[in-house]
Amino acid sequence: MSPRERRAPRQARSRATVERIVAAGRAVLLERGWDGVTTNHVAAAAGVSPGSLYQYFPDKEAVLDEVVDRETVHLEARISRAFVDTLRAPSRGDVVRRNVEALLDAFGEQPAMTRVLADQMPRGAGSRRAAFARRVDELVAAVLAGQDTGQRRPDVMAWVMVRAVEQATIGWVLEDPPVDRADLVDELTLLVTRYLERRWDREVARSTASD
Amino acid sequence: MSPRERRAPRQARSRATVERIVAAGRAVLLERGWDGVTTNHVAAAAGVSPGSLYQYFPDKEAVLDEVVDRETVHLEARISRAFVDTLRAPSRGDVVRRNVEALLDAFGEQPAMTRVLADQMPRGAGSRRAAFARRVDELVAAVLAGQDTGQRRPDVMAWVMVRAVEQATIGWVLEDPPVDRADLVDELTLLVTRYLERRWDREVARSTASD
DNA sequence: TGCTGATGCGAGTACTTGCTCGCCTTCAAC
DNA sequence: GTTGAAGGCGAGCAAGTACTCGCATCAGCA
Repeated sequence: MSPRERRAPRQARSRATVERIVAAGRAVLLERGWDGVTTNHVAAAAGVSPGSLYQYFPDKEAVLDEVVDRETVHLEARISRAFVDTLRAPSRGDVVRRNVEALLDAFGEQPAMTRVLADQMPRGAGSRRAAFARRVDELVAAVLAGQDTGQRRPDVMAWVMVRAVEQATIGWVLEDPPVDRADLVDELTLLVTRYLERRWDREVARSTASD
Repeated sequence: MSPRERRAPRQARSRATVERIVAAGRAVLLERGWDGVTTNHVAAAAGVSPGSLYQYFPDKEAVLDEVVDRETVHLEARISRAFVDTLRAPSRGDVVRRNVEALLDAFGEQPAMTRVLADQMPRGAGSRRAAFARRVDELVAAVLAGQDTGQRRPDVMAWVMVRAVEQATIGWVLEDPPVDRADLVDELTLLVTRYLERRWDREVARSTASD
């Protein structure tokens, strides 16, 4: 509460120090997991003394926040780029399939980071995680809103789909389950495309009439 | 590694002590979260000294394991009971819907425990979590295997569905998102029933032919 | 060159953690 | 009632934690 702010790095030397601390934070995070991160370890890995670390970060959490923020910015950019690209592509046919593949690539290339972000990072932590999820929800909802979804609410559909697909892709990367990648892509594509179909069928009729 | 085993409680008195420790472990877990659990806290909450705790549990993890085991046994019984019940019910029409509702009930009644189990408990921890997921997968896969799924593999379908539905239901309980319960039930029912439809359509054709 | 604030250091503090160990109390079998 | 084992206690240890503070060093400028 009191002295939250720390000295901002002015000289090139100290800017480099900050970078080394963040990089070391990332490395320690991947190596030892969220709970294994220690300010002393980060400082040592950065080749810096604990005191120097606290010159630029008010506490341990601030270091982790910086690391996570950089990572999620990166990840979100990548995901939304893939999303927009497939929408713009000439053949609209397998938009879903290509997005599923893009997600699997994004998570699969850095399983360790995926594990930290999806598994170890506390949900409460500044709600950085919730904020990320919300941004993805909005991205998908915006696209759905531009299309004819009949009676169904685009935001609800987006929320459901994002959670379903996210969990399946992340789970596949982290659990290495008895499902090979091609099958997973097929099934998730099926799951989503059928879910998105617009038809007035038994299920919808019953649902709007129930209770 | 060396003295893993501890004294087994022989007298009624010590059996009661063990019970109090486990109950206190559960309470502390709900109150302070996974990382907030401390052997000293558990002992204090049980009205017992730390030394007594270590008479019956080799380490802190053993206490938490016992608490989690009891909880997952309970939860799994409840889920599979609901599952089997809906299958046996006269009207097979909304089996999916009623299972979704049962899941929402199960998780929703104890949000604190749901948070601990789904969110805070490390995935690595004795892979108790993975074991639980595997049992649920098998339950669902067994039912699907008894039905005609065409070309599609029941185990893969089960894996995908379990993750999708589980994450959506748990997420709804923990995130309290801008989706009301009735809508979520509708949409998840739609998601699953459509996914389960047996038809030979474009998606399947493309998927089996791809790569 | 000499000065001054920015930078860096790392031993040290204050605290928490999991867990032990010597000692005392209670119980049950004879 | 005696006795030996089961049960229980709780101060305290060893290890580790986040973080500080007094002091040394350095970069850039006059």
